[in-house]
Amino acid sequence: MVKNDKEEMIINAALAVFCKKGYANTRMADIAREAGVSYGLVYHYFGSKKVLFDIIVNTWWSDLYHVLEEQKNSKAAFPERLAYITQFFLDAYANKPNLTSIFISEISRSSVYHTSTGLEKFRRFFTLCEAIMDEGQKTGFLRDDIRPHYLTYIFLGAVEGFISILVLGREQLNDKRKKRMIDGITQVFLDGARVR
Amino acid sequence: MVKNDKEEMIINAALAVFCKKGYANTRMADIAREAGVSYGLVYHYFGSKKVLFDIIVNTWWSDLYHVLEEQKNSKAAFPERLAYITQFFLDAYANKPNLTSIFISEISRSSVYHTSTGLEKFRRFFTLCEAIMDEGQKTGFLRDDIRPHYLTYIFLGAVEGFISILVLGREQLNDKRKKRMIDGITQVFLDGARVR
Amino acid sequence: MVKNDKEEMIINAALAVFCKKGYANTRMADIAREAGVSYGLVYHYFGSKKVLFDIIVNTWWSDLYHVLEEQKNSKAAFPERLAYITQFFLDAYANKPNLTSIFISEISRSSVYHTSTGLEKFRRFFTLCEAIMDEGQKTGFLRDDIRPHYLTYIFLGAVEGFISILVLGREQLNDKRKKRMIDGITQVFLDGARVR
Amino acid sequence: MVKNDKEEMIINAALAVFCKKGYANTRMADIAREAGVSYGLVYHYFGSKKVLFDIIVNTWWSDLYHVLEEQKNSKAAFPERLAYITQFFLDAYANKPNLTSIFISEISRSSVYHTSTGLEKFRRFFTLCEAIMDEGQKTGFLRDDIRPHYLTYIFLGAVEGFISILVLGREQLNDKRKKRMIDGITQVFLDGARVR
DNA sequence: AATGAATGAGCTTTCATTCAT
DNA sequence: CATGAATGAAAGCTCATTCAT
Repeated sequence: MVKNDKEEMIINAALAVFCKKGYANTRMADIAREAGVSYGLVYHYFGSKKVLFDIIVNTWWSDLYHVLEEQKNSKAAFPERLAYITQFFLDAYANKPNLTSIFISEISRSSVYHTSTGLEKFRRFFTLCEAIMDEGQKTGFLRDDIRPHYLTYIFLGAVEGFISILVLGREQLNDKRKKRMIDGITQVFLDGARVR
Repeated sequence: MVKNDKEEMIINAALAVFCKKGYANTRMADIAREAGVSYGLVYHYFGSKKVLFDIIVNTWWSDLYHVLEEQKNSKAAFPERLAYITQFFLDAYANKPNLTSIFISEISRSSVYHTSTGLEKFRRFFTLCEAIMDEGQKTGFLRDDIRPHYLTYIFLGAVEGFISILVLGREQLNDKRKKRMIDGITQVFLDGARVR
Repeated sequence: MVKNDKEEMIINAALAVFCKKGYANTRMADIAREAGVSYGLVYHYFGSKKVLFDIIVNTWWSDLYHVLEEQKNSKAAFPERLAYITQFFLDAYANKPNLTSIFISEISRSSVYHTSTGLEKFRRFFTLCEAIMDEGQKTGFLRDDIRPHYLTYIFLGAVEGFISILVLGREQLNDKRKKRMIDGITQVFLDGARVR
Repeated sequence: MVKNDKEEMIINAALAVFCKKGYANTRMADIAREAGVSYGLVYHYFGSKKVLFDIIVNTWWSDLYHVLEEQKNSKAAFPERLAYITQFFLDAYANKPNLTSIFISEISRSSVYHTSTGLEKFRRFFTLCEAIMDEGQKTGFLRDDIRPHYLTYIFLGAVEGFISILVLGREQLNDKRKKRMIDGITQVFLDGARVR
């Protein structure tokens, strides 16, 4: 996992350019220029535009899986587990805004990305979340008149939709805002937006 | 607004191809072939790939604005208004699956699309929704410890996330399922997923 | 088989450039310039450099097969049949020097061309010749203390080697020289170079 | 002429790769990998791909010239001298199959575009052979109704064509087969394939 | 209105070669 | 001697767009 200087510079440059222009409009020359290296070096290390992009994409997925696996096996109370998943996305946005932006704009919705392997990544992601929702219902914490399937989509949709707005507005996050957002999302999901 | 035969065939072909391949991977030749016309004719009527795409995109936005304006001025009870917005997306998916799919995968998240004009469309969309949420808080229906801003993003994110799953799975909708989905989304948003 | 103007101009240009520079050193831009058409038109008609080359190659093979099949079924005396095969190559050189040159320098010996399909072309060619030699032995015309296999290679090698010299020297052929060459090759093959 | 270990390994690797892929499709990296050295070292010793190839080519030519000079000045009977030339090629194929294959597929015919120096090599080769044929005619051994020029091309063409088949089929040679081939070629060239 | 031949800028990719270590 | 990271010119190919018919 340790990369040499140039390799890392190229990855970071690629993150910036993919984020700014999107995959289709990114030129390998842009990445090379942004990284301050020659044209050929990008190919020397990464072989092709697709490979470079996939490496970036896989970084995202492996981070995400790591967090979800952790929460799946967590003994924490249910609301904390949801909060933790939400926090993952907000932290990702705070720490790796480019990567998060690429996820939002290039991975999560791209019809192009939805090859069989791409779909597989998603399935694994949804399945992990659904398992958590399922457990929430089985332990009597979540209402069971709505399919766990649907609950998952509502929750993940809300989180992802929320993040996408942050990305769109290039908004800055501090810890206070982050906390307020996490609370807002989990509270609305668990207790609703209606006044009691 | 009345189009002649060929013009409409091209629009429909474009919808199908953009939906299947995404904007960047769509060739003008694909659209012409799908429409059964020469590709000179596509240029004759639409001038460029971008114009053709924008026409499609504008169809989406104008449909959406129409519904939202209607609900903004509606005298209906608040939950019904949310349900109606949700229903718009589900109806769009049922009646114009290609267009909805293009919205999900090419418009709503595409960093490329987010030029100043593209952003403007979104702002108008969010602002309309936010006005509804704002009214919900002011009339004491919605809790006011969460910013209307956030409520909007959570609600729209949930709806859009939900639809994107339908698109991804190319799921069929009948009226019963549609109703269950609308109820699920609005109930979770309003009353939460937690057992009382 | 009827080609339009530009298509034929491109084929002829390709023949000239492949002949002059060889496949590997031919640039598609060279062909386009030689044909006096734009870059893209070569691709419009032929799709790729390889396809363009293969079309040319196939012209050669189909001409050759045509002649050999004819001679295989011929009732002519054996020497005439050999002379006819020899004549094919000399006529090819006289009428289509570029094509013949490409055969000599790019097809007949190219390790690159010898893929399974390329090899197949050769096998068919050799097999047809061998059948003629075989018949020559069976009818008592040719000595049978040398395998028909070997006779074929010696004969074809001599013919091909001879042609390759013509190509190398860009020599001009008139009917008189052509006849002398045909006689020389067939006489040496049949009666030997030794004084009796 | 004495080479160190690595130098020789590189030459052998180059022989193998040029033989397998042809000059144009050979990558310096392929040669380095095959030799088990870095590709900087290939440049350290040989300077360029062209130089490396030329060294290999020159090995071939100098071996060949050596044999031909020997036979030119030989006092042996004419048939033995032809047999010896034929044997040179068959021995070369048996002992250095890669080098022979490179001659057949990369040197002997691609010289069409190969510079004046490449053509020069051939001229010298043909001239040497022609001198032998010329002497054969002058001493009354060979018929003189065919130009020595033509006789040379027929003989060399037959030999080279024969070898090229061996290369194509990657055929194994033992001493018995070798002798049968030499006899076949020289006998047909001298006495013809026709039954007397 | 309708066609599709024709264009060429622009892209990804390759690979011989250089050079700092 | 030996390495392999680094370079960039040059090639094949794509495809939106134009335009004569």
